[in-house]
Amino acid sequence: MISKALEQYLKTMYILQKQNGNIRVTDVANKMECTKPSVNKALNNLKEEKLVNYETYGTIELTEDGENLAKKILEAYDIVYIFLKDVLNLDDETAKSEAEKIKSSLSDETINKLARYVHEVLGLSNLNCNYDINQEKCRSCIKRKGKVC
Amino acid sequence: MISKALEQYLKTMYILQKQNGNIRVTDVANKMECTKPSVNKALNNLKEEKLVNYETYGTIELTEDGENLAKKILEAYDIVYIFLKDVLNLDDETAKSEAEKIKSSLSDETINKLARYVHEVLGLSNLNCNYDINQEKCRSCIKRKGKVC
DNA sequence: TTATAATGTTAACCATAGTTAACAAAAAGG
DNA sequence: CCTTTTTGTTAACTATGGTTAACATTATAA
Repeated sequence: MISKALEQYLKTMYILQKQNGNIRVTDVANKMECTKPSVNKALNNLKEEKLVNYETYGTIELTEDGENLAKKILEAYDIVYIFLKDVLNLDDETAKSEAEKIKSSLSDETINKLARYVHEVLGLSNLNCNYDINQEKCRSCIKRKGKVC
Repeated sequence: MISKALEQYLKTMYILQKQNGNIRVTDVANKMECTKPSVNKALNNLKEEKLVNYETYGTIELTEDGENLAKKILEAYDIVYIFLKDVLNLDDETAKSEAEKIKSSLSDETINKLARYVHEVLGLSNLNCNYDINQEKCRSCIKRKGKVC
Protein backbone atom coordinates (compact mmCIF):
# COMPACT_ATOMS: atom_id res chain seq x y z
CA MET A 1 0.00 0.00 0.00
CA ILE A 2 1.55 3.29 -1.08
CA SER A 3 0.77 6.55 0.70
CA LYS A 4 -1.90 9.00 -0.40
CA ALA A 5 0.76 11.45 -1.38
CA LEU A 6 2.38 8.94 -3.69
CA GLU A 7 -1.01 8.04 -5.16
CA GLN A 8 -1.43 11.68 -6.05
CA TYR A 9 1.87 11.79 -7.83
CA LEU A 10 1.12 8.60 -9.68
CA LYS A 11 -2.26 9.86 -10.80
CA THR A 12 -0.81 13.15 -11.97
CA MET A 13 1.89 11.36 -13.93
CA TYR A 14 -0.65 9.13 -15.58
CA ILE A 15 -2.70 12.10 -16.67
CA LEU A 16 0.32 13.96 -18.00
CA GLN A 17 1.40 10.87 -19.92
CA LYS A 18 -2.00 10.75 -21.59
CA GLN A 19 -2.20 14.48 -22.18
CA ASN A 20 1.34 15.31 -23.26
CA GLY A 21 2.71 11.95 -24.28
CA ASN A 22 5.48 12.31 -21.71
CA ILE A 23 6.06 12.99 -18.04
CA ARG A 24 8.30 15.80 -16.93
CA VAL A 25 9.30 16.69 -13.41
CA THR A 26 8.47 20.34 -13.96
CA ASP A 27 4.98 19.58 -15.22
CA VAL A 28 4.26 17.31 -12.30
CA ALA A 29 5.51 19.99 -9.91
CA ASN A 30 3.24 22.56 -11.53
CA LYS A 31 0.17 20.34 -11.49
CA MET A 32 0.74 19.33 -7.91
CA GLU A 33 1.76 22.81 -6.81
CA CYS A 34 4.92 21.58 -5.18
CA THR A 35 8.64 21.90 -5.87
CA LYS A 36 10.73 19.80 -8.20
CA PRO A 37 12.72 18.15 -5.44
CA SER A 38 9.45 16.87 -3.99
CA VAL A 39 8.59 15.36 -7.34
CA ASN A 40 12.02 13.85 -7.57
CA LYS A 41 11.62 12.18 -4.22
CA ALA A 42 8.21 10.85 -5.12
CA LEU A 43 9.65 9.55 -8.34
CA ASN A 44 12.28 7.57 -6.51
CA ASN A 45 9.71 6.17 -4.14
CA LEU A 46 7.43 5.16 -6.98
CA LYS A 47 10.37 3.52 -8.66
CA GLU A 48 11.08 1.59 -5.45
CA GLU A 49 7.51 0.35 -5.63
CA LYS A 50 7.99 -0.61 -9.25
CA LEU A 51 5.19 1.70 -10.34
CA VAL A 52 7.37 3.77 -12.67
CA ASN A 53 10.39 3.06 -14.83
CA TYR A 54 12.95 5.76 -14.64
CA GLU A 55 16.67 6.47 -14.55
CA THR A 56 18.31 9.69 -13.45
CA TYR A 57 17.77 12.37 -16.11
CA GLY A 58 15.95 9.76 -18.18
CA THR A 59 12.38 9.48 -19.35
CA ILE A 60 9.65 8.61 -16.91
CA GLU A 61 6.98 6.09 -17.65
CA LEU A 62 4.48 4.16 -15.63
CA THR A 63 4.88 0.42 -15.41
CA GLU A 64 1.88 -1.78 -16.07
CA ASP A 65 1.25 -1.99 -12.34
CA GLY A 66 1.59 1.78 -12.15
CA GLU A 67 -0.94 2.31 -14.91
CA ASN A 68 -3.43 -0.05 -13.37
CA LEU A 69 -3.16 1.61 -10.01
CA ALA A 70 -3.45 5.05 -11.59
CA LYS A 71 -6.61 3.97 -13.38
CA LYS A 72 -8.11 2.68 -10.17
CA ILE A 73 -7.31 5.95 -8.44
CA LEU A 74 -8.86 7.93 -11.26
CA GLU A 75 -12.01 5.87 -11.21
CA ALA A 76 -12.33 6.44 -7.51
CA TYR A 77 -11.88 10.15 -8.04
CA ASP A 78 -14.44 10.26 -10.82
CA ILE A 79 -17.12 8.44 -8.94
CA VAL A 80 -16.73 10.62 -5.88
CA TYR A 81 -16.67 13.72 -8.03
CA ILE A 82 -19.86 12.75 -9.83
CA PHE A 83 -21.56 11.97 -6.58
CA LEU A 84 -20.61 15.31 -5.07
CA LYS A 85 -21.48 17.26 -8.16
CA ASP A 86 -24.54 15.53 -9.54
CA VAL A 87 -26.07 13.97 -6.48
CA LEU A 88 -25.20 16.42 -3.73
CA ASN A 89 -25.10 19.35 -6.15
CA LEU A 90 -21.88 20.86 -4.95
CA ASP A 91 -20.48 23.39 -7.34
CA ASP A 92 -17.89 22.06 -9.73
CA GLU A 93 -14.92 23.64 -8.02
CA THR A 94 -15.78 22.26 -4.60
CA ALA A 95 -16.73 18.87 -5.96
CA LYS A 96 -13.34 18.57 -7.59
CA SER A 97 -11.31 19.55 -4.59
CA GLU A 98 -13.34 17.46 -2.16
CA ALA A 99 -13.23 14.43 -4.42
CA GLU A 100 -9.49 14.78 -4.52
CA LYS A 101 -9.31 14.71 -0.76
CA ILE A 102 -11.73 11.88 -0.11
CA LYS A 103 -11.01 9.41 -2.85
CA SER A 104 -7.84 7.93 -1.38
CA SER A 105 -9.52 7.34 1.95
CA LEU A 106 -12.17 5.05 0.57
CA SER A 107 -11.86 1.30 0.27
CA ASP A 108 -12.58 -0.49 -2.97
CA GLU A 109 -15.77 -1.83 -1.49
CA THR A 110 -17.07 1.62 -0.67
CA ILE A 111 -16.11 2.99 -4.06
CA ASN A 112 -17.97 0.15 -5.71
CA LYS A 113 -21.09 0.68 -3.66
CA LEU A 114 -20.92 4.38 -4.29
CA ALA A 115 -20.55 3.75 -8.02
CA ARG A 116 -23.54 1.46 -7.95
CA TYR A 117 -25.55 3.98 -6.01
CA VAL A 118 -24.65 6.89 -8.23
CA HIS A 119 -25.61 4.93 -11.29
CA GLU A 120 -28.91 4.01 -9.77
CA VAL A 121 -29.80 7.48 -8.61
CA LEU A 122 -28.84 9.06 -11.87
CA GLY A 123 -30.96 6.57 -13.74
CA LEU A 124 -28.13 4.69 -15.38
CA SER A 125 -27.97 0.96 -15.58
CA ASN A 126 -24.42 -0.28 -16.03
CA LEU A 127 -22.86 -1.03 -12.69
CA ASN A 128 -19.44 -1.95 -13.89
CA CYS A 129 -18.34 0.95 -16.00
CA ASN A 130 -14.90 2.39 -16.60
CA TYR A 131 -14.29 6.09 -16.66
CA ASP A 132 -12.52 7.63 -19.57
CA ILE A 133 -10.02 10.04 -18.21
CA ASN A 134 -9.69 12.09 -21.38
CA GLN A 135 -13.35 12.51 -22.11
CA GLU A 136 -14.27 12.61 -18.45
CA LYS A 137 -17.17 10.44 -19.42
CA CYS A 138 -18.19 6.92 -18.67
CA ARG A 139 -17.84 4.99 -21.88
CA SER A 140 -20.20 2.20 -21.04
CA CYS A 141 -22.91 4.45 -19.76
CA ILE A 142 -22.78 7.13 -22.38
CA LYS A 143 -23.72 4.56 -25.00
CA ARG A 144 -26.99 3.91 -23.28
CA LYS A 145 -28.05 7.31 -22.10
CA GLY A 146 -25.73 10.01 -23.36
CA LYS A 147 -25.96 11.34 -19.85
CA VAL A 148 -23.88 12.62 -16.97
CA CYS A 149 -21.39 10.00 -15.92
CA MET B 1 -7.03 24.72 11.40
CA ILE B 2 -5.71 21.80 13.41
CA SER B 3 -4.51 18.59 11.77
CA LYS B 4 -6.66 15.53 11.22
CA ALA B 5 -4.61 13.65 13.75
CA LEU B 6 -5.32 16.26 16.39
CA GLU B 7 -9.00 16.25 15.49
CA GLN B 8 -9.02 12.53 16.19
CA TYR B 9 -7.48 13.04 19.60
CA LEU B 10 -9.88 15.81 20.43
CA LYS B 11 -12.87 13.75 19.40
CA THR B 12 -11.70 10.78 21.42
CA MET B 13 -11.16 12.95 24.48
CA TYR B 14 -14.61 14.43 24.14
CA ILE B 15 -16.17 10.99 23.99
CA LEU B 16 -14.20 9.75 26.98
CA GLN B 17 -15.20 12.83 28.94
CA LYS B 18 -18.85 12.06 28.27
CA GLN B 19 -18.51 8.34 28.86
CA ASN B 20 -16.21 8.22 31.87
CA GLY B 21 -16.52 11.68 33.32
CA ASN B 22 -12.79 12.16 32.90
CA ILE B 23 -10.02 11.95 30.35
CA ARG B 24 -6.99 9.80 30.98
CA VAL B 25 -3.93 9.47 28.81
CA THR B 26 -4.07 5.68 29.01
CA ASP B 27 -7.69 5.54 27.89
CA VAL B 28 -7.04 7.83 24.98
CA ALA B 29 -4.06 5.71 23.98
CA ASN B 30 -6.19 2.56 24.11
CA LYS B 31 -9.04 4.05 22.09
CA MET B 32 -6.71 5.45 19.50
CA GLU B 33 -4.47 2.39 19.47
CA CYS B 34 -1.36 4.43 19.95
CA THR B 35 1.19 4.89 22.71
CA LYS B 36 0.95 7.19 25.67
CA PRO B 37 3.76 9.47 24.54
CA SER B 38 1.79 10.12 21.37
CA VAL B 39 -1.20 11.12 23.43
CA ASN B 40 0.99 13.31 25.55
CA LYS B 41 2.27 15.13 22.51
CA ALA B 42 -1.20 15.59 21.12
CA LEU B 43 -2.29 16.92 24.47
CA ASN B 44 0.37 19.57 24.43
CA ASN B 45 -0.53 20.55 20.90
CA LEU B 46 -4.21 20.79 21.77
CA LYS B 47 -3.28 22.89 24.75
CA GLU B 48 -1.28 25.19 22.47
CA GLU B 49 -4.43 25.59 20.41
CA LYS B 50 -6.41 26.34 23.54
CA LEU B 51 -8.69 23.38 22.91
CA VAL B 52 -7.92 21.65 26.21
CA ASN B 53 -7.05 22.83 29.69
CA TYR B 54 -4.33 20.79 31.23
CA GLU B 55 -1.24 20.95 33.42
CA THR B 56 1.42 18.26 33.73
CA TYR B 57 0.05 15.32 35.72
CA GLY B 58 -3.19 17.26 36.13
CA THR B 59 -6.71 16.64 34.92
CA ILE B 60 -7.55 17.08 31.29
CA GLU B 61 -10.63 18.88 30.12
CA LEU B 62 -11.81 20.38 26.88
CA THR B 63 -12.22 24.13 26.69
CA GLU B 64 -15.43 25.54 25.30
CA ASP B 65 -13.76 25.91 21.92
CA GLY B 66 -12.54 22.34 22.23
CA GLU B 67 -16.01 21.05 22.97
CA ASN B 68 -17.54 22.91 20.10
CA LEU B 69 -14.98 21.64 17.67
CA ALA B 70 -15.35 18.09 19.00
CA LYS B 71 -19.10 18.30 18.49
CA LYS B 72 -18.64 19.48 14.95
CA ILE B 73 -16.27 16.63 14.24
CA LEU B 74 -18.70 14.13 15.71
CA GLU B 75 -21.56 15.46 13.66
CA ALA B 76 -19.47 15.12 10.54
CA TYR B 77 -18.62 11.57 11.50
CA ASP B 78 -22.22 10.69 12.19
CA ILE B 79 -23.59 12.03 8.99
CA VAL B 80 -20.99 10.23 6.93
CA TYR B 81 -21.53 7.05 8.91
CA ILE B 82 -25.26 7.16 8.38
CA PHE B 83 -24.82 7.80 4.72
CA LEU B 84 -22.47 4.87 4.31
CA LYS B 85 -24.55 2.54 6.39
CA ASP B 86 -28.11 3.44 5.58
CA VAL B 87 -27.83 4.87 2.10
CA LEU B 88 -24.98 2.89 0.59
CA ASN B 89 -25.69 -0.13 2.79
CA LEU B 90 -22.14 -0.78 3.87
CA ASP B 91 -21.93 -3.14 6.80
CA ASP B 92 -21.64 -1.47 10.15
CA GLU B 93 -17.96 -2.23 10.67
CA THR B 94 -16.92 -0.81 7.31
CA ALA B 95 -19.21 2.19 7.60
CA LYS B 96 -17.62 3.10 10.90
CA SER B 97 -14.05 2.81 9.77
CA GLU B 98 -14.64 4.58 6.48
CA ALA B 99 -16.57 7.39 8.12
CA GLU B 100 -13.64 7.85 10.44
CA LYS B 101 -11.30 8.25 7.52
CA ILE B 102 -13.40 10.52 5.38
CA LYS B 103 -15.02 12.89 7.81
CA SER B 104 -12.02 15.12 8.41
CA SER B 105 -11.46 15.59 4.71
CA LEU B 106 -14.83 17.12 4.07
CA SER B 107 -15.59 20.80 4.20
CA ASP B 108 -18.47 22.16 6.24
CA GLU B 109 -20.35 22.87 3.06
CA THR B 110 -20.12 19.28 1.90
CA ILE B 111 -21.08 17.90 5.27
CA ASN B 112 -24.13 20.15 5.28
CA LYS B 113 -25.21 19.10 1.83
CA LEU B 114 -24.64 15.49 2.70
CA ALA B 115 -26.69 15.91 5.86
CA ARG B 116 -29.48 17.48 3.87
CA TYR B 117 -29.32 14.73 1.31
CA VAL B 118 -29.30 11.94 3.86
CA HIS B 119 -32.27 13.42 5.60
CA GLU B 120 -34.15 13.70 2.36
CA VAL B 121 -33.38 10.22 1.17
CA LEU B 122 -34.23 8.66 4.49
CA GLY B 123 -37.50 10.51 4.58
CA LEU B 124 -36.69 12.83 7.43
CA SER B 125 -37.49 16.46 7.44
CA ASN B 126 -35.26 18.41 9.79
CA LEU B 127 -32.25 19.73 7.95
CA ASN B 128 -30.47 21.26 10.85
CA CYS B 129 -30.23 18.55 13.43
CA ASN B 130 -27.63 17.85 16.08
CA TYR B 131 -26.41 14.38 16.78
CA ASP B 132 -26.45 13.04 20.29
CA ILE B 133 -23.17 11.35 20.86
CA ASN B 134 -24.34 9.16 23.71
CA GLN B 135 -27.48 7.86 22.11
CA GLU B 136 -26.00 7.87 18.64
CA LYS B 137 -29.27 9.32 17.54
CA CYS B 138 -30.37 12.58 16.12
CA ARG B 139 -32.37 14.34 18.79
CA SER B 140 -34.31 16.63 16.53
CA CYS B 141 -35.22 13.96 14.06
CA ILE B 142 -36.11 11.24 16.47
CA LYS B 143 -38.90 13.42 17.77
CA ARG B 144 -40.55 13.43 14.41
CA LYS B 145 -39.98 9.96 13.12
CA GLY B 146 -38.34 7.76 15.72
CA LYS B 147 -36.18 6.61 12.86
CA VAL B 148 -32.58 5.99 11.83
CA CYS B 149 -30.58 9.18 12.12
C1' DT C 1 3.14 4.23 55.62
C1' DT C 2 5.59 2.26 52.62
C1' DA C 3 6.32 -0.93 48.66
C1' DT C 4 4.36 -1.89 44.33
C1' DA C 5 1.68 -1.13 40.45
C1' DA C 6 -0.36 1.91 37.32
C1' DT C 7 -0.13 6.08 35.04
C1' DG C 8 2.07 9.96 32.85
C1' DT C 9 6.27 12.39 31.00
C1' DT C 10 10.53 13.09 28.75
C1' DA C 11 14.25 12.21 25.62
C1' DA C 12 16.05 10.33 21.69
C1' DC C 13 14.87 8.34 17.68
C1' DC C 14 12.37 7.08 12.92
C1' DA C 15 9.62 7.91 8.59
C1' DT C 16 7.01 10.76 5.51
C1' DA C 17 6.56 14.72 2.99
C1' DG C 18 7.60 18.88 2.19
C1' DT C 19 11.00 22.99 1.69
C1' DT C 20 15.34 26.10 -0.12
C1' DA C 21 19.84 26.60 -2.07
C1' DA C 22 23.27 24.99 -4.87
C1' DC C 23 24.70 22.34 -8.51
C1' DA C 24 24.59 19.22 -12.84
C1' DA C 25 22.81 18.02 -17.24
C1' DA C 26 20.26 18.77 -21.32
C1' DA C 27 18.04 21.66 -24.69
C1' DA C 28 17.64 25.75 -27.38
C1' DG C 29 19.27 29.82 -29.88
C1' DG C 30 22.69 32.80 -31.64
C1' DC D 1 29.80 24.90 -31.19
C1' DC D 2 29.33 27.31 -27.39
C1' DT D 3 26.56 30.14 -24.22
C1' DT D 4 22.39 30.58 -21.90
C1' DT D 5 18.21 28.90 -20.22
C1' DT D 6 15.52 25.30 -18.75
C1' DT D 7 15.19 21.17 -16.47
C1' DG D 8 16.48 17.81 -13.06
C1' DT D 9 19.17 16.33 -8.88
C1' DT D 10 21.27 16.48 -4.50
C1' DA D 11 22.05 17.97 0.14
C1' DA D 12 20.66 19.94 4.23
C1' DC D 13 16.89 21.37 6.75
C1' DT D 14 11.79 21.69 8.72
C1' DA D 15 7.40 19.96 10.64
C1' DT D 16 4.18 16.35 11.87
C1' DG D 17 3.21 12.27 13.98
C1' DG D 18 4.55 8.33 15.43
C1' DT D 19 7.76 5.02 18.16
C1' DT D 20 10.72 2.81 22.42
C1' DA D 21 13.19 3.16 26.68
C1' DA D 22 13.82 5.29 30.80
C1' DC D 23 12.18 7.96 34.34
C1' DA D 24 8.80 10.50 37.48
C1' DT D 25 4.60 10.75 39.76
C1' DT D 26 0.39 9.18 41.67
C1' DA D 27 -2.59 5.67 43.38
C1' DT D 28 -3.37 1.27 45.55
C1' DA D 29 -3.15 -2.12 48.72
C1' DA D 30 -0.48 -4.88 52.47
